[in-house]
Amino acid sequence: MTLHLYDTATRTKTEFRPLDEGKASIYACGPTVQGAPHLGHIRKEVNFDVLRRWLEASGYAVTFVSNITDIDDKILAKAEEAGRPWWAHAYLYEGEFHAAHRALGIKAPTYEPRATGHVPEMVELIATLIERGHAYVAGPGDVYFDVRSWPSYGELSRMKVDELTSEEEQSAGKRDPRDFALWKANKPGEPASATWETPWGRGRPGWHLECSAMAGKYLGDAFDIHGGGLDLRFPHHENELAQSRAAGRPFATIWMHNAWVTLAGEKMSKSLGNTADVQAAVAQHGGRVVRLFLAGPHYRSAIELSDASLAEAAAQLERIDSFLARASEVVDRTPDVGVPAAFAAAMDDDLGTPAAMAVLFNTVKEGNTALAANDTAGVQAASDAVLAMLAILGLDPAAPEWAHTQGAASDDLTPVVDALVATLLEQRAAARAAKDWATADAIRDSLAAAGLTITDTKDGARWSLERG
RNA sequence: GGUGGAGUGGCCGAGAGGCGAGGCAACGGACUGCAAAUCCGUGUACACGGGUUCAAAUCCCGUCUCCACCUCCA
Repeated sequence: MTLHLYDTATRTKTEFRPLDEGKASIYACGPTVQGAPHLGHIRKEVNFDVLRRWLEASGYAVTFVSNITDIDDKILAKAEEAGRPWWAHAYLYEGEFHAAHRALGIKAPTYEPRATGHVPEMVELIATLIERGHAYVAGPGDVYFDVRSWPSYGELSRMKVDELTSEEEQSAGKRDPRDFALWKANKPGEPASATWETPWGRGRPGWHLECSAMAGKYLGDAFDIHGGGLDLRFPHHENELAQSRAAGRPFATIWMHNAWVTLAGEKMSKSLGNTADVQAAVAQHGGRVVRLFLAGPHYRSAIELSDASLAEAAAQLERIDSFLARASEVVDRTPDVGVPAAFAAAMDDDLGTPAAMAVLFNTVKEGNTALAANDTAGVQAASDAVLAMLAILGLDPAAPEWAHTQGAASDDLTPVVDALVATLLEQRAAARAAKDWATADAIRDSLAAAGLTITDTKDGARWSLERG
């Protein structure tokens, strides 16, 4: 079976056929850095990070581009409110997004272009569109895309131009209310530093235009996959598609869109104010738990955020990790082991992470059984397979992206706790040998009170830190 | 109004004509001094009403409810 992905444009699962054999090019719309990232933003990063990892594991050389929109109306407004220059505001939140990415083990993109660094590419694209009769200058610094000049407008979202609710769009000079800005003149009171000179006057880029220009620069006129959140499908991606094709660029072959994170059944969004902070969730549950929460469900299904759903992700990871911990006492990891065929088949079917997770859990069960039977070969196979599958999901605890979280708490202090607890465990062992259960249980209770779980095994007692 | 998505057992969450994904919880059993962990077993689930079919959670028609996009949104 080959990789099939659900294409939003055709609404079918289509076989992934890269433009260049052995290569995969992806453009995933990145954040507008106007405020702190929430879990919804990060879900997109996690979902496309898993796609990237799966493509890489499948042998593709992946070029992954994700932009930073660092100039836009909201950034100007929020920066004004915060009393700092717009560029400082943008850079501050760009940093927060990057911190959130690190906290969830997301690989850095191959290229991460900022909109402000690509004005020449945008000007070039606008010039082409004007030349071809698909854009017009409405006033000094104002350039619009002419929706009516592009008959296939609406092909991605299947919105019919005439059906669009066109309320009171009172921008002067627009030929049609549905026309969208390619370039926007700066308004009175807005900082001059947020404008760039163009043949049509000073101004700043329209949001949709940026992505087309940057995708074109880093991936060429045609590339394999364009992704983003479902809410970008219209108008953002529709407009990107229209202006790119109208400029003579074939643009993306497949369009992929991830669904929401919901809170009490509603989409998490800044405008509703029901956002969940990424770092808070990470601080409470750990980055790998949050990542599993976001990566486990299918990317096209909504995920409901709640204490219960995060706790469940924590329980799942606990089950996996406790197997790995016990297995690591018996076997060492075999490098470069592949993933089970059933897991691969699940991932090839439009990134079927739920089915893939089922394979993972079945493997954990096999591993536990092998452990109980002292079947070292079985433990080895299961452990290797589990680690390989975790690597695809970005959850391999030994991977470098998790080094920063693994460190201090567990690794460095382990010998210390070991030494401290050893005496108590010896006393308890003696009490147990004497069948003095009261004393043995008292010691265990006192350790439990300190946050340590004691487990008796045939090789003696073990301790582990309670989680969460 | 236009365009989509969804309603699955106690909970979460897949699947998409026939064989009950997986996780959590619960109950019974094995192991254990007792636990924990682990393993084995236990569920007659698919919003509602019709229909098609040998067979429907899955297809068709209708109904209800929820969510999203159509304005900035991952």
